[in-house]
Formats: sequence, structure tokens, C-alpha cells
Amino acid sequence: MIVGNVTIRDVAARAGVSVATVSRVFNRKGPIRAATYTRVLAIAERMRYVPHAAARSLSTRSTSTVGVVLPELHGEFFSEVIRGIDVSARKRGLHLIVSGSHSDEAEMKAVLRAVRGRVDGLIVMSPDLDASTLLVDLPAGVPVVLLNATAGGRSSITIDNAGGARAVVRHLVALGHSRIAFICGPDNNCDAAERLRGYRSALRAAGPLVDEPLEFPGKFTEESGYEAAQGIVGTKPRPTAVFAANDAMAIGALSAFNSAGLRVPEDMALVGFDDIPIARFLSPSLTTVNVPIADLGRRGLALLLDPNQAREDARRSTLKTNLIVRQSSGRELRGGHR
Amino acid sequence: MIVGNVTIRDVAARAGVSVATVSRVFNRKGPIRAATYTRVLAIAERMRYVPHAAARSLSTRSTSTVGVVLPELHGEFFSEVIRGIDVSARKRGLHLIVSGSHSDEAEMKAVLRAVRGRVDGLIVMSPDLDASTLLVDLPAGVPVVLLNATAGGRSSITIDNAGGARAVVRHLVALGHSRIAFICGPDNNCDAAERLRGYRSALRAAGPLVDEPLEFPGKFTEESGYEAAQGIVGTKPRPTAVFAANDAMAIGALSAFNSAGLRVPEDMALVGFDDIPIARFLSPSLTTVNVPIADLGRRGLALLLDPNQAREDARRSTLKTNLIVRQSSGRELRGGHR
DNA sequence: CTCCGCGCTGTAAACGGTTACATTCGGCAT
DNA sequence: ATGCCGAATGTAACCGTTTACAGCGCGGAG
Repeated sequence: MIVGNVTIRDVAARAGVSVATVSRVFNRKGPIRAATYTRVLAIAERMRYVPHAAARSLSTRSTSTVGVVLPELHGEFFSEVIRGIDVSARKRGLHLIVSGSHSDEAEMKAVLRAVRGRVDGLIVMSPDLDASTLLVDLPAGVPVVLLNATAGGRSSITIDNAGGARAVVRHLVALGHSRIAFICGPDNNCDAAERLRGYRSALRAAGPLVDEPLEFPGKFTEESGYEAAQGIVGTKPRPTAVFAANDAMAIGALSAFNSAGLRVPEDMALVGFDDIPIARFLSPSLTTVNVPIADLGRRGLALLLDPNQAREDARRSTLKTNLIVRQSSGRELRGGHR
Repeated sequence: MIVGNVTIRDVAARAGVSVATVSRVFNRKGPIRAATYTRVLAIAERMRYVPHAAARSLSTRSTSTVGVVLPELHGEFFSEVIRGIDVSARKRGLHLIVSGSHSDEAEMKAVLRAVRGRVDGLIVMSPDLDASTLLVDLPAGVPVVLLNATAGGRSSITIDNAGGARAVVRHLVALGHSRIAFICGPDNNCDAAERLRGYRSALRAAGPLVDEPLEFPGKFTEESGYEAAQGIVGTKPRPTAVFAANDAMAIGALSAFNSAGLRVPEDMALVGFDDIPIARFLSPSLTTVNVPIADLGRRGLALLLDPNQAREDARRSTLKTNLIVRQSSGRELRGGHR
């Protein structure tokens, strides 16, 4: 027989007090005699009383949970974002409800609508889909913070994608490379677009000695990086350096270069973007752009909870990225035909 | 001005029906005239009515969310587990509340207690901490499924760790290796313990031509794999093969071997465990044991929701693992001193 | 001695849904 | 005409909290 769950009334009855008193004890609100306090607490403990979250939410109009909506859940990147949010959520006693794998827009909208009474706020990362149309029919009054996306009036945190990309190109150019290929991210992905923009502008800024942009399609997955790299291997004249728009594709490319018998970095320099945790453990270790991924999550949560959200200036912030030079970009090219 | 949220009563009033009718429309329950149905739905849509999740939960005694408790959230492995749960949760219209980073037991217990009225069930992965003591003061009546752990009477899904480990050792022995080192997982971690057990028993079974177990401590992290591998490099006589208890440590070891100038697999064969998605993209690609990670999550959820949970035989299941031979274990040793 | 104020506790009305039960209303058999 | 039945809908209790407000006892001021 399943023992029915103990309610606040049961505890009150057993302790010989009213439900209000028990509630006050649990919420440390209002004046309570010390003796009453400890007695109620002891009895509640003995009866294994645990407050019913839904009932409390209904009454207080506040769940203590925030929702996290990501394009997908797979891979080191998203895992880090979630972790960043999770650790700071726990510090504040908040719960996290996550949801990913939103291939299509309708599905995502359905999720967004189901939040009333479930979360106090939402952290949304939607680099692919246009955020402003998505959020249009979000229940009113739900605070939202966007990660790596912007939409009119919403708070957001973005990272300096273009700046990071420019740093990569400058690094490669400084090493003597002049034919630098780029493996793009998915179409419509705004991070990808910014990185591409940075790549192009830095190439242009590098002057006439450096070749035109040489771009290969990719989808931010290891597979797509692998395939793009195969295309690069067959390109004549072959580039001497490859800049992948994210680390996952760089990993795929590395694998393809190995299969093709090309050594990295001797025969081909390779740079990624994101600095996912395993980047430093690849062989060769991956030169990449560090983006403070966990920080992105952490600050997203902080912004969401910040009561000063109304202050316009604080609502948007951009996180700096910085180049991490490791082995895969190699040393200065010698005897180049420069 | 924030527009107050629309309640079911508002919709009922506007549509000229009772709240019961509106409720029935939304839940497709009870007989409703077609005309009423569409009219109410249209009005609700126009008013942007969304049912309040907490209120519904309170009334029906069922949230449609399940909780997922993991030891931590970082890395490809856990990310895959969550993804597996997430995709099948979405198919069933369920939400997911996750929580990780449970360094200590008290923290984890606190999380487990807070579930009343928040989730309908729990999927708990706790390879480090003893599950039975953890679950002792879980609110009564919350169904639980354990992943990679067992505790009296609880449903659980485990993977065949020992079998996978034995397959690895047999594979290496078949290739001609006789000095096979093992990088252990954390103490108290039951997956790690099982893998170690498999390693030892397979070595023993391999006969007298194969050396005694040679074990190095590790903690399932890339760093710890790196350090363990440094120790292995300095060991005399040096092993010819290394079996890391998980892929993350194998990645760390690979990095260390590269730094030390050892080629994998020519100078040192290397095998991991888990078959995380990037394993195939490492250079060399990693020989490892495939465990159906996403499946683990998927089946965990299925078991949790299975009304037949009472049937004793269905409550525990073990997932098969299987060896995936790639490049890192190399080809047969030639001219060994066998 | 009365009254006031304060500290502590109790009462009961929300919160926003669901649902058992009651009610209404045609239609149909008697 | 009467009664009955089932389909469609309404009424109101209930889910388990929080909290505004009321009440009560008691000590000190007047």
C-alpha cells in the first residue's frame, strides 16, 4: 500500500498548530516562538513532510525553476552551456528544465507556450531560427534572456564571434599562410554568419598578398567537417591552412587530413572555434578561439534573475573571445613562396 | 503594463460557457458539441490562453515532467544520456528537469527531496554514491529508475561493463599483446569497478603467457588519463597496450603519448570505453567499447513510464556492449617475443 | 483597573485548474 | 401526455500551499 503523501495539514494537526504556523516555519517568515519552531520542524521531519512544489507555485506564483531551450543537446558545447547554468542555478536554489532537439519551429513554439506555471524565466539559445518570431506568442510576463541571438528589446548575451575569427586569420597570416580556407557553419546560424564575416573582413584587411576567401559548406558537426576537409584536400592549389567555424568540424577535418595522409600542422595548419574542453587533448592539440562557454550560461542566468533588467544598458552584453594558440596551427612557414 | 495572465475563467466568461466546458475542450475529455469545441478553442486562442501548469499539476496530481539526476553534466557521455532521454520525452509530451554537479551526498539528497509536486518520476545515475542510502528519504510514491547502479527493489538499467572489458582484453591479446596496462576509473564508481573486474578476469583467463594486471589510477577525466599515461610511459618494462576505463581518459592518454613521442598504435596500442561520438574522429580513431548511451537514457525513460514496472522480471535489464575496432589498437604485433 | 500594543497564532480566502455530480433539454417509446 | 435516457453543460468541491486579517494573551503605561 502506498502511503499517501503527507500534507501541511497533517503536520499541523500532529503538532497541534495551524497550517499557517507550519508554513511560516518552513518559510522562515513572520514571528514564530523558538519552541514552536523546533517542535514543528522536528515533527515535520519525523513525518517526512516535504512541501508540494506545485501547490506552492500556484500560491506564490513562482516556481523556482528556469527553463533552458537549446537547439540541441548533443556535444561538448551545449553540455558546457548547461553546466554553466546548472552550477549557478544550484547556488541559488533553482531548478532547471531543459529542452533541446528542436528541429522545427512549430515544435519549439509548442515548448515555449507550455511554460506558464512551469518556469519563472527562460534562457533561449536559438542561433538558427529567428528569435523574434519565436518569442512572439510566449505567455506575457515571462522574462527571457537570449544567448547568441538578439531580438527587439530582449535581454541577450552574445559572444564576439567576428573578433575571434579575425584573430584567427591574423594569426595564420602572421605565420606566413596566404591560402586560408574556411569551413562554414550552417546557413541561417547567426554565430556561423558572424564568424564568416570576421574571416572575410580579416582576409580583406590582410592585403593583396593573401588570397581571396575560399569557403566550404559545413554544419557544425564532425561529419560535415570531415567532408569539407575532403573537398579541401582535393582543391588545387591546395590551401595551407584551414579555419573551421567550430571545434567539432575541426575535429572532423583533422580526421580527414589524417586519412588523406596529410600531417597537421606540418602539411596543413588547422584552427577551430569554441575551445571545447577536449580541444587541448587532441593530437595535435587544437589551436582555437576560446569562448567562455560555461560563463555564457552563468551570465545568462544572472541576467535573467537581475531585477535591474529594465536598465537598457545592462540588457545586452558581449563576451570577449580570445585566441588560444596550440599545436595544430604550427610554427611559422619557412621558405614559403611568399 | 504587464497584462495579467488569462485564466480558464476568463475564457469561460468570454465564451459564455462554464469553466468545466473549457477544461473539457482543452483535455478532449467528455462529450462536447463540435460547435462549442471550435468556438471555445478559437476564443482561447485569441485571448492567448495557456493553462497554468502548476494549477493543473496540483489538481491532477501529475506534472508531466520527469527528473534526471546525474553525477555531473559535463562531457560527451552525460550529454548523450540527456539527449536520449530528451528525445523520447518530447515524443511523449514530457518535460525534463535535470540536475548535475552533485559533489556531495547532502546536496544530492536535498535535490531528491525537493521533487514532490515537481516530477512524476526520477531517473537517477549515481555510480559513485551508494544509491540505496540516497533514495532512502525520497518522498514516497515517486517512481525511480536507476542507471548503472542497483538498489534493493528499484528498477534499473545497467550496461555490461565487465563483458565489454573482457572483449577489449581478448582483442589485445589476440593482437599479440602480453603487457596490457589498465587506467582505472574513480574509486567507488561501480562502472569503473566492473570494468576493472572484467580486465582482471580476462587477463587471468588469457593464461600464463600474459602478464599480471598493471593498474594505474584515474578519475574518468582527460587530465587523469594524461597523467596516468605519463606514468605508463615511464614504466619498465613498458606495456605495449593500454586500456583506459573510459574514452575521456583514453583521449588524455593519447595526448600524453604524443607528447612523449610515442606513436599510437605503432608504439602503443590504445583502447577506450564508451564510444562517445567523437571517438571515431580522433586521430588515430579510437578502438573502444560501444555502449548505447542514448539508448540507456531512452530505455530508462521507457522503464520509468512502464505501468508494468511491478513485474519483477522487467525491472532490471542489462544492455549489451560491443567492441568497436578502429585504428588505435593497431594491427597484429609482428616479431613479438612471444 | 483599563487600555494599548506587541508578539504569536489561527481562520479562511485565494491561486487556477479538474472532475464528480447535478441539471437541462430533446427525442423517443409508451 | 408522460416518463426515460443520453448527450451537453453547469456547479462547486477539491488539490496543497501562502498570506491578509483577525484574535488572543500578556506586560506595561496611564
